[in-house]
Amino acid sequence: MPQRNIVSWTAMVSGYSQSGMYSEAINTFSMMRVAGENPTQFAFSSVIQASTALGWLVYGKQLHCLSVKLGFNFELFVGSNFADMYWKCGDLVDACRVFYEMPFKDEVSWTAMIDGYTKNGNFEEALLAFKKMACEGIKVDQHVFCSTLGACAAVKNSVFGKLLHSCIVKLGLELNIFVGNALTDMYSKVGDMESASSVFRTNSECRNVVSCTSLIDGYVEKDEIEKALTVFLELKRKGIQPNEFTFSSLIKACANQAALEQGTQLHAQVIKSHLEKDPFVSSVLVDMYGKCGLLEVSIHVFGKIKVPTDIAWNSLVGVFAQHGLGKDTIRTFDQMRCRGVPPNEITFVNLLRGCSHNGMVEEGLNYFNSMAKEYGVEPRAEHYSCVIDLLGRAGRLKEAEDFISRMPFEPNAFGWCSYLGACRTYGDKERGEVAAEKLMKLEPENSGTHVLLSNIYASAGQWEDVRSVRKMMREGKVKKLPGYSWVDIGNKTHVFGVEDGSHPQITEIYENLGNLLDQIRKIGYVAQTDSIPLNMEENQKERLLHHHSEKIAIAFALISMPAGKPIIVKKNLRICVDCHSAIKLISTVVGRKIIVRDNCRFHHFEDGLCSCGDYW
DNA sequence: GTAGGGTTAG
Repeated sequence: MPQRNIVSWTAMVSGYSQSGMYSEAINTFSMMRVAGENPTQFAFSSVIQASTALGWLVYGKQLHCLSVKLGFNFELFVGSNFADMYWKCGDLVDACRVFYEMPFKDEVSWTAMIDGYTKNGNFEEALLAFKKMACEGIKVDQHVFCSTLGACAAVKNSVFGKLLHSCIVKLGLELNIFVGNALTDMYSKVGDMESASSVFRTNSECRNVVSCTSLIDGYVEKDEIEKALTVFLELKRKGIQPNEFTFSSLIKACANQAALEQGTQLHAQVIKSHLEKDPFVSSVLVDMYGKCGLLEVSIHVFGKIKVPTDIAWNSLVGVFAQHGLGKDTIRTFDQMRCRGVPPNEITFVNLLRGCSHNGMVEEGLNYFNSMAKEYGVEPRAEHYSCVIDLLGRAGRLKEAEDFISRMPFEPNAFGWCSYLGACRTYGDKERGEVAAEKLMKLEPENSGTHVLLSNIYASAGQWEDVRSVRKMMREGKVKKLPGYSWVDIGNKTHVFGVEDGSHPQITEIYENLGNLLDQIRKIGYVAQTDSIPLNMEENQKERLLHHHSEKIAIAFALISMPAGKPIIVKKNLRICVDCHSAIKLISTVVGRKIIVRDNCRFHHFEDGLCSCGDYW
C-alpha cells in the first residue's frame, strides 16, 4: 500500500461518490479520518452527497457537527450541500437554518432551496425564494427556471409561469431541453394545452420522452384521449422509446374511459418494452382491468407482481371496492398489512368506499377510528366524506348529521353530495334541503344538486317546489347532465342517450328491447314509475323508463356481440332502480353475464341477481 | 488538484 496523502484520499472519496458507489465513498472518508487526516472541504462535498443519496440523515448530521468543528460549514459549496441534504431528507427546519446562516449564497444554493421547497410541498415558499433571489441580483440560469417552473405547475400559477417563460425567452434558454420540458409540463399542469403544445412544437429538436409524456398527461387530464394518442403515435414515429411514465399516463386514461381495447393493446406494448414490472405501470394495469370490468384479469395481473408496492395494493383494494366486494376489500387490506406494507391515505379511501358500498357500517367506522391511532394516517376531507357516505347509504341520517356537526371542518362537495343522495333515497326532505343549500354554494354549476333536490320534492308530491327548483336551474343556466351509456364492440364505441334514435340500427335495437321487456314482464317485471319525478301520465313515464340509455345499450349489445361473451356497459350517471331490476331479469332470460359500470361502482348481473345485493 | 443545484406518474 503506497503512502496516502490528503490529496489522494480526497480523490478517492470524490471518485466513489461521483460513480455512485456511495457506501465506498463513506467508508473511505472514515478510513481517512482513522488515518489521522483532517478532511478538506472537497472531501466534505463528496461525502455529503453520498450520504444524501443514501438518505442517511443521522450520519449527515454527524458530518454537519464535524464540519462546524473544522470551520467548513460557512463555505459556499459545503453549505449548499448540507442544505440540499436536509431538504432531500425532508428536514425542512435544518435546511432553512443552514441556508440562512450561509454568508454567501450563489445560484446553486438558491436552486437547492427552491427545489427543496417544491419537493416538500411548500410551493408558495419556493416562488417567494425565486423572487428574493432575483431581487438580490443573483444570476438565474436554466436550473433555477426548471425548479421554479415545477413549483408553478404544482400550484397551477400560470401567471407566474408565463412571466418565467418570457424571462427564459429573453435569456435565450428556451432551447435547453430541461427548460423546454419543464415549460411543457408547467403548461400541461395548469391546463393550458395550447401553450404546452406550442412550446413542444417550436422546440422540435428538444422533444424527448419527458416532454412528450408531459403533453400526453396534460391531454389525459382533460379527457382528450384522442390527442394524447396522437402525441403517442408521433413519439413512436420519431423513434423515441416510450417509458414507464408514458405508459402509466395512457393506461390511466384507458382506465378512466373504460377503453378496454386500447388498454389491452397498450398492455402488449408494455410487455414488449419489458416495463410490466414497473410498480407504477403494473398498478395502473390492475386498475385499468378493474375499471373495465374484468375483475379476474385485474387479479391475475396483480398476482404476477413479485413484490407489490403500496401503489399496487391500493389499486387492488380499490378494484374490489368498486366492484362492491366488501369482504375481498377487507381481506386485501389485511394481506397488505401482513406483508408489511403500511397503508396510506389512498388505501383508507378505497377501504372505506368498499365498506360503504356493502353496508358494512360498523367495520367502516372502526377503520376510520383506527386510521390515526393505529396507522398514523390523519383522516382528510375525503375520509370524512366516506364516513358520511357510509352512514347515509345505510339510512342512518341522524348519525350522519351528528358526524358532520362534529367534524373539524366543513365536508367537501363529495361529502354533501353523498348526504344529499342518501336524503333522496330515504325521503328526508329537511336534511336534504340543508345539504342542497351547501352544495349549491360549493358547486353552483353542478346540475346533480338541483336534480336530487327536485327528486326529493317530487317524491313528497310537492310539485310547487319541483317547479321552483327547475326555475332556479333555468335562471342559473344550470343544465341537467344528460344520461348516456356506451358499449364497445370490437374497436368501436357506441354511445346511447335517453330515447336515442341516432344509431343506424335503431329500429332493430328497439324491436329487441321490446321483446326483452315482454319476456321479463312474464317473470314479474313491473315498471317502477315512482322513481320518475315528473308530474306526468303513467304510460308516458313508462315509455321514458324503457328508453333509458342503459336498456338501449344492452339491447344493442345483445344483437351485436357473439353469444356467451359478457356484456359490459358503461354509464355516466348512477343506474336507476328500474333499470337495475330490469337488467337483473334480462340476465336470466338471455342467460348472459351483464356488467354495468355506473359513475360510482360496478354491478355484475347474473341469473337474476346483482353483485351489489341491491345495495348501492 | 479534485466539488454543489434542474424536467414526466397513483
